[in-house]
Amino acid sequence: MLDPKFVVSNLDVVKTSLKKRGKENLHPTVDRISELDGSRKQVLQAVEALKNRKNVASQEIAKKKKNKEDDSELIEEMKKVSGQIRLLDEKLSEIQAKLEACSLELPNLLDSSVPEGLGSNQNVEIRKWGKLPNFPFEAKSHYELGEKLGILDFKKAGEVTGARFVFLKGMAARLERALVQLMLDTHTSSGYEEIFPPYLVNRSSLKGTGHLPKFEEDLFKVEKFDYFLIPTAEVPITSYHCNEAMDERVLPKCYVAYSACFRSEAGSYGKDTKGLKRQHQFNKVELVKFTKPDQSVSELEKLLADAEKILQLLKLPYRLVALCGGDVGFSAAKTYDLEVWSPFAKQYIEISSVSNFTDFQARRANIRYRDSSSGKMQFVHTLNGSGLAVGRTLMAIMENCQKADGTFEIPDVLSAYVNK
RNA sequence: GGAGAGGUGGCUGAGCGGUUGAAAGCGGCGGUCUUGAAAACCGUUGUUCUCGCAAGAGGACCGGGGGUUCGAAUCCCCCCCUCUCCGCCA
Repeated sequence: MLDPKFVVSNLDVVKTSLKKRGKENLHPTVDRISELDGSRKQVLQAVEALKNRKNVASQEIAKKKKNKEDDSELIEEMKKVSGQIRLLDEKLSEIQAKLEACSLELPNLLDSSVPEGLGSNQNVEIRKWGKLPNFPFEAKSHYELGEKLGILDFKKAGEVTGARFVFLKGMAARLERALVQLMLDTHTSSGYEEIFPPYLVNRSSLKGTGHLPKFEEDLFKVEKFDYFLIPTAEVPITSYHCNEAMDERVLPKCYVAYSACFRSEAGSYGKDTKGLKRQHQFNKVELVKFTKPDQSVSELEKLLADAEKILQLLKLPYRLVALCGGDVGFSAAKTYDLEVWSPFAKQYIEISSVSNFTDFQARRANIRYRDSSSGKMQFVHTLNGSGLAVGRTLMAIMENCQKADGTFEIPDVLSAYVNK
């Protein structure tokens, strides 16, 4: 959520940012917020004046009762005042509900460094790392390799559950586990605290991170309870500090969490239907940071470097892109994607998304700290990034390290884990 | 799932329906004392909204939401969470 005060006094700034996202259709919402805020203040002032009258009179009544004086006239007056207050309060909460609904519609303000552009084809490549493999044979897909080796079973998962699920078997299962271990070990030694979250969260947590109310159709909802399967560990980890005043001295606070992630992938039917790329359930190691506002820009770069480190350890070729305005997610102010090379698809595929959410999530989730220099409560900044998506990492290893005979090599750093 | 108890400021913990934003203690901050520190003593110590250039004035907030009342932290109802006992269970 944006600071409502900021929105009302910076309508143009907000609209310009929306335009950069290609969301001019939200311009009327901005105007509506300004309008609603105006009437909110009007009603508020009226009701506060009445409440003041009520408070003053209540004390008078108390005094009169004590002195056994006649207070019937005052009480009659107060009955009327109370009625008026009730009416105005109702009106006020109606306005506030509308105001909140509008505010929740607006995405975060984009950072000025975000490149112009509306589609992913306009994302800006910043750099490339690693050498693309040059096979003396036609590169196979990871799913063809995996199915032939008997370590990926999509067919059975389809029978047991449904489309976009998989059984990992033997070496694939072992590698998946080894990757999780490697990632957790690497990040914890870089100063991240390991944390393991619940896989089900309530509505309010998802609202805090910006996944609700707008993106409910992307989530798996549990029947009978108002709980959802987490689409990423970002949700429970960010919400871990909700409604808290964090100690300034612990900032920046960095967490690393392994979790399974669940996404309905609504709207992606027919896209990436094969293989590990787009599953309803996948494993991910997520990095989450809570920082002071003036730290978030530099912490974003560090977070990015921490995610890249895993790709480098695994010697997987990748590139770094800065998402353009139209491609940056709802809650983020700025996002980098790390894309790993797929020799079969002959293209780079997203394996990590690293974002600065500034105070957008913190305001929704109410995560603050007391700033010692100003003495004031301030919203923290939140950041997160995948470090990395495990399934896609496995996929990249199989494809980039494949051999002519349909097997693949295991990167050196992983051998130790696999052979434990 | 059954039966109880409870949710109050950074923490512990009081609080007859009427100057209670809330006692007290701890902690924090400032000061006195001290070579320095500790102890002791004194003072201070919530968030947020509205109006205002400011000084300041006012509103809201005692888990969340409703209700009763002229007036609710205090009474009633619903929900959430925590704890204890029983049952069940990996």
